[in-house]
Amino acid sequence: MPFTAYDSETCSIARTLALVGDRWSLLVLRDVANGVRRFDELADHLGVARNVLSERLRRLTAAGLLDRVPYQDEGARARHEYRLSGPGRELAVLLVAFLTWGDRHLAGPQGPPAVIRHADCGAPVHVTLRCEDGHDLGPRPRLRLEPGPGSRPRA
Amino acid sequence: MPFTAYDSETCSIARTLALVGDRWSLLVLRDVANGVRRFDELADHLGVARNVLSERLRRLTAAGLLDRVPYQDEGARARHEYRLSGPGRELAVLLVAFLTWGDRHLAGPQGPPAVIRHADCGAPVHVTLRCEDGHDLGPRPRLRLEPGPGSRPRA
DNA sequence: CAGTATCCCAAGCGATACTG
DNA sequence: CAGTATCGCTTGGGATACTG
Repeated sequence: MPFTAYDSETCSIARTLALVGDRWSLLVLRDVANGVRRFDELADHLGVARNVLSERLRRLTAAGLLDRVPYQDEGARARHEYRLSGPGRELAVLLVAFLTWGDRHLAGPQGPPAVIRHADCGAPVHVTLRCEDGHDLGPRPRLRLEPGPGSRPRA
Repeated sequence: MPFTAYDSETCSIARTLALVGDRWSLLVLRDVANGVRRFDELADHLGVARNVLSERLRRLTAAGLLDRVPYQDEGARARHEYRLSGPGRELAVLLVAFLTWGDRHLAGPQGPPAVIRHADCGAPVHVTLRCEDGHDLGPRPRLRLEPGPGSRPRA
């Protein structure tokens, strides 16, 4: 019998999904990670309604994924732009996982429209699973979910 | 200037998100990966409305993430259960990425309710980014998005 | 430029009842 | 047990107009 004694409140997958699992948040993060940092740029590039973008930026900032930092162009008023915080940058692996899977299974005949590279050396980047015993798990890993420290009985 | 000449139609992140980026799909896949394979089990464990579950199972099956396989308990009618297909299993890395991030940033004081282990050796599993030059990129990688083969100009 | 405010629509979801 | 059918609500989202 599988371990199912976790609920949708505490499961980390569910929680993360609740935070960034809507239609726009991850795309906002993708763009910010990619250097698109200002409100109008984001609105234009994503094609998202402005009120929605506004709400997302607020939520992601409140959740600590984005930092709202002031900047000043010469002669212009001070404004803000958005940057990934530390935790936000840690979501990169998630974005790469999405990208990789989509590249393999949903790309058009020409191949994917974008590739991701290591900024330091320029080589393409891959996401891999590896266990603490040093095994590489490959693309179709054999996994087991087990009770963790915060496990609690289900009603 | 960042590379922004990809659109929300072809971006693999956006496409994957369009497929599994709703409130339930990834949780369904999590449960199926974890051995919860039958309709009522899924409905009970997830707490999702039955019509919604029905629609999700159909979509995920149609998309080739789940296989609908017949089984037969002794003395009972033949029925179906759901299993991860090959492409579905490849989503594991995505689930682990969600889990890992949530464990680090959203878990309660007691720690996460579940941990994921290598089924073969029992060791905890981690997701890592690594480039083709062999560099380990760590949790906060420096990445660059660049045009890929299927890149096309934006309107 | 960087948002906020309003309005409206559509999709998504939950609850429930029903069927083979 | 494994779904389908129907209903009504709620939320998310798009369009647009407005403000500092």
